[in-house]
Amino acid sequence: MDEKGLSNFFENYLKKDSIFLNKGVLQSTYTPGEIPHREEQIKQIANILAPALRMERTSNIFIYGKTGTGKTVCVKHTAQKLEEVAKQNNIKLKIVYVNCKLSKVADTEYRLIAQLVREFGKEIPPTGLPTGEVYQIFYKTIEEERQRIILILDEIDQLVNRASDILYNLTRINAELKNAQISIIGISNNLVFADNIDPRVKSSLSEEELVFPPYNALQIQDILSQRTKKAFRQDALEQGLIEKCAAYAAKDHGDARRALELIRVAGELAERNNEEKVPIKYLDLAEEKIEKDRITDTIMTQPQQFKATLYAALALDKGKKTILTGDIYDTYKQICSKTGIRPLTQRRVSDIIAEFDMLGIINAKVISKGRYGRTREISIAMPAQIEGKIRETLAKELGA
DNA sequence: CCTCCACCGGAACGTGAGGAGT
DNA sequence: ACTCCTCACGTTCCGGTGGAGG
Repeated sequence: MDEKGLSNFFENYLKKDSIFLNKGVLQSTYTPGEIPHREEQIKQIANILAPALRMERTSNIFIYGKTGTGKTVCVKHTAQKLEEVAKQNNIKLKIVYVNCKLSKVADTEYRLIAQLVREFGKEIPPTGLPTGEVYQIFYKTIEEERQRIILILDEIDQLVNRASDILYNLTRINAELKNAQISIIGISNNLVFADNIDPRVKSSLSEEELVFPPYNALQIQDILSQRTKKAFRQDALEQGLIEKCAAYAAKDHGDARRALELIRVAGELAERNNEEKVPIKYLDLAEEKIEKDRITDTIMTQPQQFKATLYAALALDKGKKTILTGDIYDTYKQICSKTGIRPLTQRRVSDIIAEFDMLGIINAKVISKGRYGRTREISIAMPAQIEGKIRETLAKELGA
């Protein structure tokens, strides 16, 4: 493109009507005014929380459901309304929302409590203090302010190490407080999580329990049409796109977040290709792109040792039928000596393999081969074209 | 039915980088 | 200067194990 062509391109870009009116409506950070098909859950949450307005203690709530079933959005929405009413009536009520998954922010006991204290405007160093002292500061702060607090802990299953201890301490706090009071709303994606926590913690945390079921296709359709009305220009979607997208998402565990992402990315692709409308067939492209971006992104942000391990697995995937932990470790060691990376022990590499499994980059299954031992059987869980690309990139980066 | 492989996976501990308080 | 803290990342040590082959 020559210089004139380039300015023309930008001129045209500016003049062109966007397919989108407001893309933000499709992003997961957006909180819609109305939440379809969750009236029942919202009512329940509201019922449980309402006593806070009379300065009574509210029950702790434990909420679980899979990703994209509207847990966070419902809780935030209800809490927000409650806080507004409290404010209008001069009731001291504070809602604190913490996402425990945010690494380096709230994923350990120390950091979680430190984050809470920060919500009250006090500074806590990122490390250095004993955890007990941070608790003390926290107690003192809320005691002084005579606060009622509703603490929303999103994705509590992501707390590393013993989540039990942290939750135990938090649920026990009330016994130590005279003027303040805390209620906890715990949100978890992981249904198994509930079984793994200390039964004492479990019982006090889930004084009330709520389950968010997955949305079905029709419900996702409603959500999509509600949001797309605001997000897209009128008639920007090809007939049947919403239905198709909803069907996709419903098949895939009723995840509304995924449905919204799918339709957003499809829109972006259509816009980039100067389409008038978003064609249905772009949903497939969008799905591909999302998956590809996810994989590339997670891999490229891994530390070097992880990359080396993955590269070993990818190298073996060419031609071999089954890959075992031992195979990977051998190849890994070869790669290390070739590239000058300090080799880790097999124990560690085994953990790294397990982590890639959790990230969905590879599949690892523990199998027994009888006489010939017990090991993990590993397969690569990514589309072939991407796999080739990744292998090249890793080879270049590692110098192998 | 027993054995024994090739790992699995829990636990304790070490190191070194962040930092606090005295 | 010194002791004490958290936390990421690893190592060392070791008991545990499903099932093919004897």
